[in-house]
Amino acid sequence: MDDLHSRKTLPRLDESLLTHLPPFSKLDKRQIRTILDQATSRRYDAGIAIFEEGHDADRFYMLLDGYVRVVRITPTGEQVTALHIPAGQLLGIARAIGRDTYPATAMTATESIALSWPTRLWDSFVQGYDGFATVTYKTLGHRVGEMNTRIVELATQQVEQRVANALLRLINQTGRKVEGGIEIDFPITRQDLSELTATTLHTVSRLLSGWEKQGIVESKRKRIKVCDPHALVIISQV
Amino acid sequence: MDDLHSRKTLPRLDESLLTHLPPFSKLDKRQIRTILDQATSRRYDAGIAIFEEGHDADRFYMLLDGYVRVVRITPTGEQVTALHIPAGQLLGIARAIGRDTYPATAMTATESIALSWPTRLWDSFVQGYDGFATVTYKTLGHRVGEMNTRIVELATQQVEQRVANALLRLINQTGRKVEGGIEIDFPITRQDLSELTATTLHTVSRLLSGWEKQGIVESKRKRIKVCDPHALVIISQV
DNA sequence: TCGTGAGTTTGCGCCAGAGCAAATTCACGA
DNA sequence: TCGTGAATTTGCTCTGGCGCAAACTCACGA
Repeated sequence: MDDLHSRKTLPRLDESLLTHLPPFSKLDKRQIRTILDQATSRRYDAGIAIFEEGHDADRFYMLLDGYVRVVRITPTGEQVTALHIPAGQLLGIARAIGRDTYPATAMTATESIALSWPTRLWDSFVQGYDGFATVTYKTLGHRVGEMNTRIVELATQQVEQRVANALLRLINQTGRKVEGGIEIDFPITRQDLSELTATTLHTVSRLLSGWEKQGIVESKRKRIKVCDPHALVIISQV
Repeated sequence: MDDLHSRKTLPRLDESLLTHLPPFSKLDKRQIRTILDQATSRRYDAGIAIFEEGHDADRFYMLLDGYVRVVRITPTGEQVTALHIPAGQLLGIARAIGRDTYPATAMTATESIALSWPTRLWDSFVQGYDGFATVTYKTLGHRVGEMNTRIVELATQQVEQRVANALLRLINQTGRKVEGGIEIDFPITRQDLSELTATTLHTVSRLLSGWEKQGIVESKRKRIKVCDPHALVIISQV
């Protein structure tokens, strides 16, 4: 078992880990091999910070499994979730936008597994591997788009619409079809959802209760199943 | 006089236009010359869209003079200002983040002048000119940071704090020292400020009135002078 | 099996700030 | 110089959703 502070290079990472992931999918076997040999693999428990805001951006990551929230912590200690990152995406790529510290903290939402590389290799990845730059800048573009959307939502929408939107986004990103609906396939508390929508856990709880009575969602502890996504779409647009 | 739709290449753009601007400052005279010869120069009246959200990102821009707001327009027609861009910065660099349409609309806040180039030249700029990529990605990083900050502000601060912050940011970016304080050196309405802080013009007006009574600001139509920045800092932190 | 604490639900009161309405002031062009 | 419309100010009302408090419920470990 890994303990929290161990970080070990596994004897031999399987090449199939990367071959189907967009930033690497164009590369040949030898290149993948080199990349894997330089990588460090680590498992993270749920609720652990992979890296923290303000720290030296000394590594960049590829999330292989799990789910990560990118959060900022205000001077008064409140957490605000800026975005969610699913498995298969790059993470901590501060270097791509010319920063040498991480602009936010990355917390695991579930147990997760990530590869990482020292940031000094970044330039060689960008220059040496065909398609790598293109794909990472597309990722970046996608995230900028998401942040933009979040700003507009916060600026113009009511709490009810924001929560509905957040749920829709979550089931799109990580929904798992189960009987009777689509479930968010990692544990998520009312608190988490409130940090994602800039409201309080009380208000989220009230909204979910209301929706449950209308048959739109079903929820247990840390589990939310959306039964009627269309109804949420209606709500989210008012 | 240019009319709104003319876009003319001036006979000879002066090289000093670019030599002191970061993305170009490392280049030699010949390179600058080439870049200028490929550029189109245009003047924009205040309140004009330089490019619009969703349109083909067919050109990228360098703002030489003036001031631009990057805004998004919601389905219901409200405008939300995502960020402000001062003279000397690149604009419309969707291509840098792998997008082929503009993710937002750029509106002039004052009369402005910008150079622009066809997007198909982007890659050659990035690859051909030393330091260009680094600087533009730094710009991008800066903007991502600003957006992050804005998300946190919207999520956690009261209206009064947001307006105070917005004013502070504006005088930092474009403040002009005048007797008795620092003035924002372009015309800005209460409405503009409300779109920047996600509130209503009425609330902004009330806040400014209050601050004026306390001697913190002075304001005429479309003009705001901050007399006591420190007081605003206090307010912004509550 | 039974605590125990984390997560959730619900009620109640309150207030920041939006919405609406109207008066007022200023800048600019004729 | 005056008229006109845009920008601003201000008063009043109303409400979404926050803060506080308390009860409840489940999952897990001893």
